[in-house]
Parts: sequence; structure tokens; C-alpha cells
Amino acid sequence: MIKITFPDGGVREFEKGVTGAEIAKSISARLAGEVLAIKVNGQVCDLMRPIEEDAEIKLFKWDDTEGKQAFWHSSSHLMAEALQSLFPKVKFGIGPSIENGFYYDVDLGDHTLTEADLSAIEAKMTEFARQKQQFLRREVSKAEALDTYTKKDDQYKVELINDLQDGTISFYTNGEFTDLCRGPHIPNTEIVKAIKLTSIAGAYWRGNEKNKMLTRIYGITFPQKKLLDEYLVMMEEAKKRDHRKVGKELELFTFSQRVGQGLPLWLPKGAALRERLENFLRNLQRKSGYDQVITPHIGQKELYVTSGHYAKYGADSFKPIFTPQEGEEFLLKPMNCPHHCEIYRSKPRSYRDLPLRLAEFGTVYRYEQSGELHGLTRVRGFTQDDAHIFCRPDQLKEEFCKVIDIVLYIFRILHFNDYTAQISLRDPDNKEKYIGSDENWEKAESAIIEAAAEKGLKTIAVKGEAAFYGPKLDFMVRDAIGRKWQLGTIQVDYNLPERFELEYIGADDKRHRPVMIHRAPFGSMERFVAVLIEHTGGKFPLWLIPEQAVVLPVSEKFEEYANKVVAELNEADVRTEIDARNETIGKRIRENELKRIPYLLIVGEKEEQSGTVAVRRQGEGDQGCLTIAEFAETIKREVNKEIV
RNA sequence: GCCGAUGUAGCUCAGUUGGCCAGAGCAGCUGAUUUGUAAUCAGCUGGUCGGGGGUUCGAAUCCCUCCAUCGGCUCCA
Repeated sequence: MIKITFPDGGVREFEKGVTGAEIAKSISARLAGEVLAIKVNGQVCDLMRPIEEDAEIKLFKWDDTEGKQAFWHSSSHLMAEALQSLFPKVKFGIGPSIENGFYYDVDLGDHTLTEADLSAIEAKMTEFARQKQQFLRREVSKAEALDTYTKKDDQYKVELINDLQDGTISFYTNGEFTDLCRGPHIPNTEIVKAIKLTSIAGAYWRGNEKNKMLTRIYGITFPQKKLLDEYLVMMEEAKKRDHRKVGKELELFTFSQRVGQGLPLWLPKGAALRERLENFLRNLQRKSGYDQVITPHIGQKELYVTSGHYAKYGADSFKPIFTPQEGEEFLLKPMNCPHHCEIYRSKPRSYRDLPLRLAEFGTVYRYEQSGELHGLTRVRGFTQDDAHIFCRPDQLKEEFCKVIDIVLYIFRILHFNDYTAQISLRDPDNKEKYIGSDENWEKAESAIIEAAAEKGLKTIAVKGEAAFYGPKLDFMVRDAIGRKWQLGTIQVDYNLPERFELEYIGADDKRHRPVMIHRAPFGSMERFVAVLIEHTGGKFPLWLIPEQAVVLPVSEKFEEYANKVVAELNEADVRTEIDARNETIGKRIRENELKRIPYLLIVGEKEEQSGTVAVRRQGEGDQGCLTIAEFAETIKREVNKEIV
């Protein structure tokens, strides 16, 4: 007998070799039907794996991440089986579960997959699922594994196996399909009830663009048809909030093929929205001791040679701008730091002057690869809400913490509750990608880690995500369909001050080197507005909207009164407009206007008599008749509610 | 940059196997209609069918090429 300890601390005895499935069954038949995987002494494995010794266990169902992972990973094998049956020559790369579903990277030779193929694969998967195929685990030696895949001529699996330790290798078989796999898997294929292959894409083998591109097939499966339907509906709803769609509908921004790829054109309404965001931050920064500066959009090549940008990005960037002067070269600025460093150098600095905080809404240009561009979230010309803080080493942590405060304040005001704070570190195996000494990097990295800890920030550390001149604390937020984007960023930099030979005179009357913090709480105005659109679906907080109410006269007869209402409301600091197209009777305010402006006021005969307007709050419907003063109060409350 | 898909009026989309002056709804314009919470009526305007090249008696439709967009990969100072 062995002792099995449950998550609640309860202990029960079972026969040696008992399986997870049997344990679940001993608890209840219902649980046995729902359980998908089991964690035994910290390791997630199959329900059919015999447990040979005393163990702490946890059973996973669909609601658990581990349960979903096993389910989707098994679905990926099911898809592979279908592929093998339809395309016998297929070779397999990797096929993991992902956040929403799974994929498999495959090499189909000359065949290009089409939508029709997807349906055929789905049908085959369903057929195999119905057969209630078991996932059978078999441990194999490295030699046997290599032999198997060499015979199949599958160089991808051979490559994978070569990297594995002998004695840790296992195969899983379902139906006619056997795959190199660590597991775990669900007990059988029958519980996969709903299957949807979502897209086909190219993906480099092992994520390296020098390697061959395989075909990646994405899919998602569910244990109930209903869940799939819900998922599809949810995705449809999310797509309605796509900032590219909403931005077009609300006339916030556009692109022109003639102006160029990735170069957004801000329309009047979008510009107004952006200006409000900028003013919000500008005011906040003024209160926080920042000085606003302005620098040009270009700089001499030498400037970027000094900063190191030229060596790092020169070849893949916008090409230099030449002038009639022989040998003169300018670059479009890819970032604002070098200019700000030169401002720092413009006069001698004392330790008493620090920290010096230079802020600029600086527009920068980066030649992003064409396939990388994406609406407003990834563009070639964008405006950073940039600032560089030059401080003494002893001020670093405090300054860093203050910046964290600003970022968190902004996120709170704009209801970005679901963010990830990511500490982006250097890739220690790839040091040539970065500039500066190990010592400086270590100082900078520990400064960030300490500051984040001091602010009680929950962070994840990711290696290889640092900027080339220093580590970062990045704030990541998801878009409507769950893609992650970096918004706010705070970076510690010991390197540029060295390259630009920045100095200050210390209390000891000696020269010292300042530390630099790069920071952009929004990240860029473009990306921030994009994510803001997707989070709000275009229903922005009132204080970000130039017009808060539209006054709509019922007819020409009441236009004079409507004007009086507008005048009165404006006096109460409520922004209004009369819809210009509403001069003639019977015309309706446009759909787009309705979406953008939260309040619609309708004035007519009755109001003229009683001094009230009919108020309709967008998305909520009729609010009844209010006096103008009452309405002004309502709207002022809402506006002020946002900025506390 | 790579793999795949897409590109018809300002917007959303029809356009059957290549075949009569390329269509609809919304928006816009003109006029009519006096109306309290998302669609009043009538008429009109608007398209080098992404650009270029080719095949054909004939191309939105087939082929080539370039451009842009979308989904991914890679990248992201």
C-alpha cells in the first residue's frame, strides 16, 4: 500500500501502482469523468501512469491550466494523426499546447494547405476522436528513438532527440500515430468533442529565420460543443473592438499607401484624443519635477555613432539623409536619448542640479520590417512620451520608484488592471548583442530588481529582452484578442552617460558620472491609443473626449433654444456641440457621432417651456428629462471622477 | 524580410464557368416631409474593380510582377 496525500492535506491509502484515474474514480464517478491529468509529487503526468510510491497529488480538470494543457496537447497529437493519415509523407516538428489551443509545425513537402484541407483535417480528427483512442506511453532508448525517426526520414525529430538525454525519452501512441513526446496526455481521444482549426501560418523551424519555414496549423478543441461556440462568439466580439476597425469608424486615424507603410495619419478626432492624453501626462510630469524640452527630428550620423545606435541598427534602418554639403549625413532619429544627452552636456552640472528630468513627446522613426507592421501598435513613425532622468547613483532607486508610481497611476486612471510587469534582462549567452561592461549591467539589473521589489510589484523576469544599452522594466498589456503589447517601459542605463561622457561635479568637487533612466509610461502615443481603443471599445472616459454632449434640436424651430442650452452648458464647463448636419428638420445625427459622444441631448418644445432637456446616455438609453443645471452637474461629476 | 490569404465607390459588401454601358445598402449632394431617443420619402453624384505588364475577339474574373492590408514566424533601440 502507498499513501496518497490530497491538496487539502487528507491522506488515503491505495494499492501500489494505483493510477490517477482510479483515484479519481474512488472519489466520485463524476470526477472520474472530468479529470484530465494529475500532478504527482510536483510533476504533471497522465492519469494512466501507475503511482509506485507515497505521493502528494492534485487532480486537474478542464478548469485548471494543467488540464487544458494536457487536453490541447493531446488534441495536437490527434491533429498530427489526421495529418499523417491524409498526407502520409508529412514530417513533424513540434506541436505544443498554447494559451488558447495548440499548434503543430509540419513539413508537408510541396503541398500548400488550403482552407478545404483544414475541413478535411477537422473531419479526420473528429473521426479519430470518436474511436476513443488511448494515449499509450512507452519509454524508449535514445538509440531506438533515433532509429525510428531516421527511418521515417524526419530530420526535425532526429534533431530534437539528439538534444535529449538518454533515459528521459518517451513515445506516445494514439491510433496509428506515434510521436516523440514527454506528455502528459488525456486518457483517450473521445473526450475531445469540439474541434476547430483556426489558422495556417508559416513558422521557422526552432524559431530561427535561417532555418526552413514549416507550416504551422493552429487549432482549438473543447470537451463540449457549447464551449467552442462560446469561444467563437467571444472572438467575434473581440474583433469588433479591434482598434483598426474602431479607429476607422470613429475617424481617429488612417493610413495612406501614398504617404507610406506604417506612417499613421491622425485625423482631427484622434488628434484631439491624443492631445488630451498628452496634456494629462504633461501636467502630471510638471508636478513631478520634469522639464519639457523639444529636439529636432534628425541628427548627424556622428551622434548615433557615439550612442552606438548606428553600429547596432544603421544597416537595417532608414538610410541617411544627405545634403548638398559633401560628406554630410543626417539620420532620422530612432530615439530621443542622444539629443537629450546633448542637452545635459549643454552646461556644467552640479550634484545639486540632479536629478535632471528632461521630457519630450518625441517623434521617432524606425524601419520596422514590413511584415511586422500592425495598425497603430507597430508603426514606422511614432511619438514616444519620452523622458530621460539624469541622476546621481544614490538617487537611482528613488527615481526609479517614482517612475513606477507614475506608470501605475496612469494605468489606474485608465483602468488598465490586467497588466504584467516584466523585468527584461540581458541574454547572458549572447552578450555581444549588448554594449557596456558586465559591471554596469549587473548594477543596472539589480537596481531594477530592487526597485520593483521595493514597490511590491509582481514581476516576471525574462532573459534576452533587454535593450542593447540596458535592462528594462516593461509593462505589458493585452489587446482585444489577447496579444501582448509592451506599453510603459523604464530602463536603467550606465552606458550612454559613458559614451557621451556626461559628468557632474560632486560635493567632493570631483567629476562624477550620472546614471540615466529612460522612461515612457505610455510607451508610444500610437500604441497606447490602440490598446486604449481595444480596452474601451471606443467608449473613452469622458475626460478624454473633446465633446461630451451633442445637443440635438428636434427641429429648426428649437435651434435657437438649443443654442441657449449649449451656451449655458459650456459656461458650466461642459463641452457640447450642436450637430452641424442637424440644421434641417428630420436629419439624424450620424452613427459615428453617437458612438463617440457619450451624451445626446434633445431639445424641443416642452423643454423650452420647462427648462429641461431630454438626456440619453450612449449605451444606456433614456435618462429622462433633466434641467440643464442637473445635466451639467452629472457630466462634471463623471469627468472629475476619472482624474482623482 | 519569410510563409499563407486578401485587395470591387468614403464605409460594408454582391458580381455565377472570362461576354451587353460594373451592382446594392449606408454615407454624401438636391429637394420634399415638422418628427422626443439608431435608419422618413424621392432624385442625383460617386469606381483606371490596388498599380503595371501579359494571355484573349473580349479580363474585376486567367497568368506574371510590384504595392498595400490581414493571420502568423522572425524582429522590436
